[in-house]
Amino acid sequence: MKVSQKGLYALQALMMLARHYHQGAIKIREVAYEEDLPEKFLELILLELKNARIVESVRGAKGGYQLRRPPAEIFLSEIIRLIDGPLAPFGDADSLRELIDRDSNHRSLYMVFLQVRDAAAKILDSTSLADLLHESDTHGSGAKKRSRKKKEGSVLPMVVHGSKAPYES
Amino acid sequence: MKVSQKGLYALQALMMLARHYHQGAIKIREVAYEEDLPEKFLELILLELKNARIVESVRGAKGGYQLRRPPAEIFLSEIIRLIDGPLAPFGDADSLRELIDRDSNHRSLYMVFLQVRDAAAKILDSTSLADLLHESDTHGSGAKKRSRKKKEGSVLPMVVHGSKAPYES
DNA sequence: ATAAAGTCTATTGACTAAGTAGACTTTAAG
DNA sequence: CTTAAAGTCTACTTAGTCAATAGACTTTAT
Repeated sequence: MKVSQKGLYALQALMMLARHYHQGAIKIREVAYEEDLPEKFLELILLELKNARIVESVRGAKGGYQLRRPPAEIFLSEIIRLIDGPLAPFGDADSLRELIDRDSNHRSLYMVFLQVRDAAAKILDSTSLADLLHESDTHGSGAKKRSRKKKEGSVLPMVVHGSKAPYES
Repeated sequence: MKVSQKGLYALQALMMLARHYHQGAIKIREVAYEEDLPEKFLELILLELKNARIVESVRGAKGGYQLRRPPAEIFLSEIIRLIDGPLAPFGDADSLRELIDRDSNHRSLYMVFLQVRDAAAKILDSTSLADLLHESDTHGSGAKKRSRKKKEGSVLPMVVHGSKAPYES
């Protein structure tokens, strides 16, 4: 699974709209300015998000975009699937299950791919825009413990930064 | 993280060489035939694997390729990183850690990306070619339980097929 | 009416993916 | 020492994708 530049822009734009969730329609230009995104490109992205019913638009003067659902009900998996496709590292979950059933010589390889996709799905299906906001509007200095009520399902608070993964990249 | 067609070919070719680990150099043509891979393309892939010191070649008549290390010491993460780049869904682990430190507005988003990459790394760093072989040379009919000695670190035996992930893809 | 906004279609330039082609080098065997 | 069989290396191609940009069109508040 790869998140493209476009996918990142989409996530940033949605986080911005989530921050301003109470404030009615936000102009493309404001989103682009606040998140430093190319305006014309952002336009296409928001259109796509609109067609997917994640945001809605108000046309004409005083128009703009807003989320169609509360930030706590918009999950990263949904956005990433929309913009960048399946979460699986190869093909998609269905085709992998097909291959696991049919291609006996490479079954175990495809099973590993499916495991990887399931691990990604578990994280991305349980992280919402709201989860991201609650973590990140504390700007800069890393307070080690915040007494934030731990939301059910969010996996974010468990992150320990200095984890030192085995290899790199 | 995305595994390309080329990455899949590389993994298939290496699995084939792992299956024939005892038998000296195997010709490109034989690998291509047995795994049904495009011969000329496979040539380039094997060359790349050779430069990365994963396989070695024997030139001239009677030449071919063989693994440089036992199958149990070649991990999927190594191959995938070589052919398809970093495991992270965006950028690589280092750049993500940089962003987590520097970009306070999107910190939590990058932390999620890093979590996804860590989850993938955990699986792919602990699955070797040998693990794949032990699972898959049982051709066809799905024997539910095999009394295979469970190798330390391999995550494969824990896979339950009918797991029904939340969404698709 | 007009200006400010979103909508839609097309185009671009750079890059990558997935091969293919062909000349070159090395080696075993006769 | 010639030859055939193998790997090596460089170049090319063809199609597609990515990250935009351009510009005409439509809708709406004032």
